[in-house]
Amino acid sequence: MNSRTARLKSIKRIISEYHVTSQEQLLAFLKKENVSVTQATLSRDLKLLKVGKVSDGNNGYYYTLPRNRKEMESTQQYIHDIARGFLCISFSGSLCIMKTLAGHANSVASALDNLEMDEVLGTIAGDDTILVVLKENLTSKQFIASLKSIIPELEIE
Amino acid sequence: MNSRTARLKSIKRIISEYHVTSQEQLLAFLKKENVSVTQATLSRDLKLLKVGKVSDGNNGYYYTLPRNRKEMESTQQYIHDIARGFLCISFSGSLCIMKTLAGHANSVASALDNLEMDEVLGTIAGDDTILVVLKENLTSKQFIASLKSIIPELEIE
DNA sequence: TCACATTTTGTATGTTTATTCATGTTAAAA
DNA sequence: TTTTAACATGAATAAACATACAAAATGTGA
Repeated sequence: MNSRTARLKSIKRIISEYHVTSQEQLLAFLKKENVSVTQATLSRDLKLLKVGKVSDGNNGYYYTLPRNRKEMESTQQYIHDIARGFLCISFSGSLCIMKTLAGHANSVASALDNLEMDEVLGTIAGDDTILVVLKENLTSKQFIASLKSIIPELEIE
Repeated sequence: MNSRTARLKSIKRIISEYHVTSQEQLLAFLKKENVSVTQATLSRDLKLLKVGKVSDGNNGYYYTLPRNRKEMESTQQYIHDIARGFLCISFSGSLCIMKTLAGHANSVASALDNLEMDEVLGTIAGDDTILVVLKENLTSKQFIASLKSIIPELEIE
């Protein structure tokens, strides 16, 4: 194992074990384990590991590892499938109709299912049309906002 | 509604709707809605809203709202309950024994249940002792690391 | 209304994180 | 082996974000 790989491993462990709040602090932890790098490298490492920084619910922030890679990658895949097939969307109460490219309804609907959005109760797909049943009282605006936040490249309206 | 409250609302909406990657970008979004503030204020607003910054799974980072406040606060409560009662921990295979202050076993165990850690299959509490059944193949080290990452103030070993 | 406290904000500046650029290192190709 | 390309790193620096402090805005009790 080369030094970079070892360092990345250490970083993961340290981040999962402590509430690390800055790269400087992480640097200190690594130093204690005789790993010596500069802040610049840590910045690159954290990006590589896709480490995020979230609130401790109190007044500070700490680094977090992303949900595991598999899960992440498949999410990306679903998003891609939806963006690929999606054409337009319309609503009637809690029912939502999505039109897709011919033959894409199934892939889009199944991707939508797999995303397990709270807002979606279920889907039925034809060939180029999907019926999405939404949670009661959810407005079309809210659902569109959620979709957009997950799939920024979606062009709605 | 005063201007600050309105602004916070706008920020939440914008962040949930777009992949905002910097305060400068957020500033631009707000400007389009005729909300005029400085970066300094946004920094404070984001901290107030406990907004985090996470990987887009690709190569960038964007702001995210925290899980809803209720959930967050109750999590903090559980953590507090555990830290309050916890004394020490020991292991035998996938079984873990936690000793707590007299009478605290129940509150600690129920808090532990409520945290819904993947690692924990179930708990049984007496008066000052809890039996925690862990997922198979989980090492005591791993479990302790998880606990510490959730409850940094815990002093183990 | 005034006087006073509290909150919110901008400016200036400090701190933290990301990037550029030069250099070293490793791995593959010839 | 030498050459070349890709990658990894540190130093310096730029960009992004946070904060101290003063001023402005807002609230509160008389």
